[in-house]
Amino acid sequence: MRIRNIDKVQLVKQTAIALIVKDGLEGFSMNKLAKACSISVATLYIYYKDRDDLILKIAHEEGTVMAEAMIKDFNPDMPFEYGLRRQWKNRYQYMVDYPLMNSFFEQLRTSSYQEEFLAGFLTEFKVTMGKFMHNIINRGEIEVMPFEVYWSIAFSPLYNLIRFDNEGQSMGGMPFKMTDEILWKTFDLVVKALKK
Amino acid sequence: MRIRNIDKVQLVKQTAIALIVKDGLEGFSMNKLAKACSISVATLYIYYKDRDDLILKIAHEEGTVMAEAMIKDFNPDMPFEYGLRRQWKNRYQYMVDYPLMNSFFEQLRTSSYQEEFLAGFLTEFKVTMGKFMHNIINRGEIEVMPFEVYWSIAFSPLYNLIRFDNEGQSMGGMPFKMTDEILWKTFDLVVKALKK
DNA sequence: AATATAAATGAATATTCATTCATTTATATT
DNA sequence: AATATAAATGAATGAATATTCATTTATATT
Repeated sequence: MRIRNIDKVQLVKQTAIALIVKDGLEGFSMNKLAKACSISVATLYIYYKDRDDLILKIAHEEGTVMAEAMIKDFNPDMPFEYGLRRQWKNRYQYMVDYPLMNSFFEQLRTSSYQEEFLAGFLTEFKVTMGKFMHNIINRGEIEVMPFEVYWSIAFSPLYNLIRFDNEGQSMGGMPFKMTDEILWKTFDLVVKALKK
Repeated sequence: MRIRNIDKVQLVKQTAIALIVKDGLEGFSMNKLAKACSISVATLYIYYKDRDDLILKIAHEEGTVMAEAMIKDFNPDMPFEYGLRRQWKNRYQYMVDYPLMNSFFEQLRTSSYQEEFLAGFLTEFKVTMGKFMHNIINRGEIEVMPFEVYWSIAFSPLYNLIRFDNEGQSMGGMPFKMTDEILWKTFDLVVKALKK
């Protein structure tokens, strides 16, 4: 029997991500994707059941890659500053390695796929994050606070810088470019906010 | 001559916002909008040149309302903590008064309209924000830092809490609900991060 | 009351959309 | 080499899309 062309499958996946990042989910269609890959649209329906399946399978696969990258060399028993620094390093590295994925995930997060997307691969990841926060609260390294407040202080500045960097321009005049120095300067401010 | 029905124009605007928030830009169409308003789709083309015009005009109008709400009782010569507190209060109040708009703007920000949307009404607003930051740096109230870092620390935690609140659920088990206490507790942490 | 004019409409258009299907093609197994 | 089988395709489907247009309707002005 004929064997499935793995390169073609990969091409479909990468092209889908690129198109969704460029035009948004609203500008994305199966016919456009097939044309961009120079294959028949019917082939897409061999790989995926339908449009939703395509988007969610890709999101799930890439989400798993991301979640694993996030917790590399991290464990929830680490001391506060050390552990948080490790997570920042991982997120930053992921942004450098997969520059499209932050926009891609943001597209999904602000779409009707939101629920299925978040419910999927994030569960285990969230458990690890929650464990870490409880440990550092129990050890008295940071104040008691709701998880949402912790997350908003500990990570949203980082995600915001990554977004500014992706957009290449920002509030000020010159285009913003992320650097190691800026990253770790921001990290120090975040630690200052959270540390008792 | 016949006069334009202002109520109908308002109905179109509010319904468009509600539909976009509910289904996303990808699920939004002119025919659906007309049906939801119980008017002819051709009427939409009397009010707006085309679909893009409709979306961008609504975004621009509502963006102006938001930008004004943000700088109410604020001026860039205020002391750091006092001025930032005022901005937080304004943003929180806006979220309470217009609960749909944060999701609406996020839809636009993550779409192909991003550029035209950001370029529009934000210019004056950004100038005021930049002035405030420069003042508090010049007075030595906060460290020297790029505008993007300042913004990421000063506001992204707030926006994140608002988003968690909108989504009604979050990383933890129970649905997250924003309260005054949580808001100002988070604010204190942000001030701690920025204050010299 | 008659008129002029823009608002509002219903029905149509061409285009794009997701999806299907009969057919052809490549290859692993016999 | 022949066969079986899934991969891959081109062309088609009907539904939904944005937009247009000839016509009707309401009202401000005469």
